[in-house]
Amino acid sequence: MLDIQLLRTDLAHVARRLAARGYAFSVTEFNALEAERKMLQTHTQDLQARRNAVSRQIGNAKSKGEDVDVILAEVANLGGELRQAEAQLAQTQTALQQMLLQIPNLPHSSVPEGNSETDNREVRRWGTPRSFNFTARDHVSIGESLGLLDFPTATKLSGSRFSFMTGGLARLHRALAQLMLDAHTREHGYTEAYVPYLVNAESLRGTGQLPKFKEDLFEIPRKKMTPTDVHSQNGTDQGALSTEGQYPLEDDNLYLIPTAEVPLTNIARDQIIALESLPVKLTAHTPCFRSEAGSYGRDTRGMIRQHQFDKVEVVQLAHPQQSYEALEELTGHAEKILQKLELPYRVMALCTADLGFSAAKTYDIEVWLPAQNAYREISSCSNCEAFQARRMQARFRNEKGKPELLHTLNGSGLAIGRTLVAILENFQNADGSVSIPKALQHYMDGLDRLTA
RNA sequence: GGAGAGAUGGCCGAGUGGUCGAAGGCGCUCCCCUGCUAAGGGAGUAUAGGCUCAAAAAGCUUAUCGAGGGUUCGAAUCCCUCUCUCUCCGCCA
Repeated sequence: MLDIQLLRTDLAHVARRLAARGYAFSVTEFNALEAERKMLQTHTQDLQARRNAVSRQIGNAKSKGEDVDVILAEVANLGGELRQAEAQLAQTQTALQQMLLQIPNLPHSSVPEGNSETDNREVRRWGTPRSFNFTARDHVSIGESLGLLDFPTATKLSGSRFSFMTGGLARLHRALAQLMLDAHTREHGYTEAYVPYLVNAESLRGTGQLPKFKEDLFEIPRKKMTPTDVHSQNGTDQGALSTEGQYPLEDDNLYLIPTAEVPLTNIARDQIIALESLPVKLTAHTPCFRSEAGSYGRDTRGMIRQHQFDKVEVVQLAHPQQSYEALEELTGHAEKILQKLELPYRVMALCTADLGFSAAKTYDIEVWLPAQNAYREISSCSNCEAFQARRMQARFRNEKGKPELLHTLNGSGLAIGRTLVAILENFQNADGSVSIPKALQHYMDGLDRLTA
C-alpha cells in the first residue's frame, strides 16, 4: 500500500511512476474521493467535538446538582445527525481504502524503464552452459526413463500440474532442501523457521496477494455459523437460509500459502521490532500452492509450473536505510546456491513493466536449461520497501525511539522443483544417467549418479 | 466437544456510566543532588488521523482500554455477537 500522504502531496509523481509500470491510475477518481473524505471528516469531527463538549457540560452540571433539561433539549437532534455523518464517512473511507489496496508499489529509481519482460536488463552471468556431444533431453524424458518421475500417476492422484517422484529423485529433492537450508542458516545468517501452510486473509492482505489476486490462491472453505444463520435457524424464517448465512464468511477462510514469504513476513504484522534486532533474517522450507489461473497452455509439460512445489524462502525485515544493500546481499545468497550446484545462471533486473505488485525492485535469477536452450526463472528477489509493512503495520523503533515502518524483502533461495529440473538437464549423461553435483553427494550418502 | 476465567499503555496493574488517554508501580529518557557505588529529588515517557499553515514550529480537534455492533446527552465501565488466551474434563497425531 502506498502512503496516502504521498498521494495527497505529490499525486502527479505517483501517477507518473505508476504509469511507468503500466498501471493507469485515475487521478480524478482519487481527487473526488479525497475531497469527499475531507468534507465528511471535517463535518463529522465537528459534530463529535460538539457532542463531547455538551456531554462534559452535562456531567459538570449534574455534579453541581443543576438542571440539565435545557442542555439536553439543545442537542436533541445531534445524535441522528452524527450517526448519519459517521456512516457516510465510514463509507467513503472504505472506498478510499479499497482503492489504495489495489494500487501496486512504485518502482525504485534504479529500476530500468520498460514495456515488457524483453526490457529486463541482464546484470551479470555466472558459469558457462555446457555443450553436449549428444542431444540433450528434457527433464521429463530423463526422469521418466530413469523410472523416477511419473506424471500419469500424479494426474491420477490429483490432476494436471502435479508431480510424483520416487527413489533417488525424491531423495535428491529432499537433499536440495537440506543443502539450501544449511547454507542459509550456517553461512548466510538466517534463522530457520517452521511455519503454517494455511494462513488467514489478513496475512495475505499484508503481503499483497489479497484482495487483488484471490484467483491465484487455493482457498479452504470453513463451515461457520454467522449471526444471521443462528437467527434464521431459530425459526421465524422457514424459507431458504440466506446465502450469506448458509455459506461461510470469506474472512474466516484459510488459504494455502503461495510462498513462505506470506507467513515469514507476516510475523512482523502489528509488531514493533527493536532496532537492535534488525535485520531480522528468516528462512523456511515449505510447499507452495498456486492455482495458476490464467496460465493455461504455458509450461504444460514437466514440472516447471506446478500447483504444488517446494521452495526454500529467505526473508529479511530491514532498516529502511539498509534495505537496498540487503537486496543485493539477499540476491547473492540465492546465487550462492546455484554456484554450489555448479548451475549456470544470469541475474536480471526486472524492468518497470515486469515488477510484481508489491515490489519496488526485483532481481530474477534465471538458470540455464539445456533442453529449452534458455535461461528460466528459478528465483525472484524483491525489496518491497514499506509497501507491505504499511499494509501490515510492521514497524521498528527507530534511532529516535519512534515507531517507523520496516522494509521487507523476500527471495527464493531457491525454488526446489526448478532446481531439480536444472540438475536433471545440466548433469545428464549420454547413457541416460544423471550425475549428482558434488555439493549434494554428501546429502545422498555419497551417491554420485542416478541410474535406471 | 463440555465447564469456567480472562483480554487495559513497553511491562505489571487499578478503574462498574461523566472532566479517563486512563491512578499507582516497574522500566526508559533528561535534569538535580551525592567525590565512586548504593540511595534520594524533579520533569518527561502511546499510536494513527484531520483541520489551520507556503513550510516548520505551534495550535485546535477526532479516534483507539481484544474486534464489531447496541443502549445513552455521555461507555474502559452496561447489553449483544465474535476472536484469542488460560484452567479443568473429554477426544486425538
